Amino acid sequence: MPATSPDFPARLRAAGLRPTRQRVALARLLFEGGPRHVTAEGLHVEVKASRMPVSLATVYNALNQFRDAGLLREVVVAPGRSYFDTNTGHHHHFFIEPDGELHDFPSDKVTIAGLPTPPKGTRVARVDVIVRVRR
Amino acid sequence: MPATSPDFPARLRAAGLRPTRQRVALARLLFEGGPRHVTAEGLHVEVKASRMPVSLATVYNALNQFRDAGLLREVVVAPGRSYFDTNTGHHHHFFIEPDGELHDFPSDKVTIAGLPTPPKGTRVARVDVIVRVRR
DNA sequence: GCAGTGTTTAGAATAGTTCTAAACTTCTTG
DNA sequence: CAAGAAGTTTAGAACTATTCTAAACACTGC
Repeated sequence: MPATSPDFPARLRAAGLRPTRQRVALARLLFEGGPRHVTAEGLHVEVKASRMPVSLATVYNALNQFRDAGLLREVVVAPGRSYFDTNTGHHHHFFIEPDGELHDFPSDKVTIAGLPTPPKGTRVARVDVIVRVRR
Repeated sequence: MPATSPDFPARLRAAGLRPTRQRVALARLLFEGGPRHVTAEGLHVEVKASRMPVSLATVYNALNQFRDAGLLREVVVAPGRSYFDTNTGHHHHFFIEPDGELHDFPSDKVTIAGLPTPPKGTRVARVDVIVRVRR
């Protein structure tokens, strides 16, 4: 039983987005089932194979809109490789360098102490921790 | 007085790179003076204006080689924006979101506790902390 | 159902980076 | 210090990831 309602049209509407068929199809792929990390290309391949194909431009648009609406979080791990993470809660990442795999880990056990105060006139938006590992 | 010798040909040779005029010119821009963060484009603009212009392809080649040789460290903060950092010691970054500015901060005061053990068969290569701040 | 506005689409455009192959340096050896 | 071998540079083409364009289409409110 998912923590959040599987009524995707309602969830999109709540986020201020019209529940078009394309967005609903993408939301289903993204949020049905466990948390995931996707790239635009990867999601496009998936949705192309589905009953409701969606153009690549729309996949990009939707991912950007979902991120802006707080439904997704963008994680940049390598140049020219942007992942979207359906887990928007506080957590950090393992990045497995050779294969480009990304794994979440919860941040509740992790404490970061001794961070300097941010530059004048700025406030902290987020702290990203990426643990890069190799085989 | 720089901590490391300003004899760039020697430093390049020590890193296993032929000290060509182009690489020496780039090394001078990068390592003479304080630590810096550059993008390929930015460094290309700089070196084009110098006495020893260098093509963009060579700037890319040199940055990649310098990074592979451990002379530079690559920092990925935003999709399609790769910075090279002349500071290769242990430290982390502030990223000022609106203007894309990057600032170092030393890691000696920072402690990260409670990191989970890495996935089986892997070892930690590096832990990156990026503190994203907004105005 | 019918506007009216927002969305989707294919394809072109753009940005950043890497590739190619010919010309040119640098290094080694005699 | 000349000659050859090997590594490097270059302009431009190619490539990858992403965004833009403008015409067709679909969701919403009346």
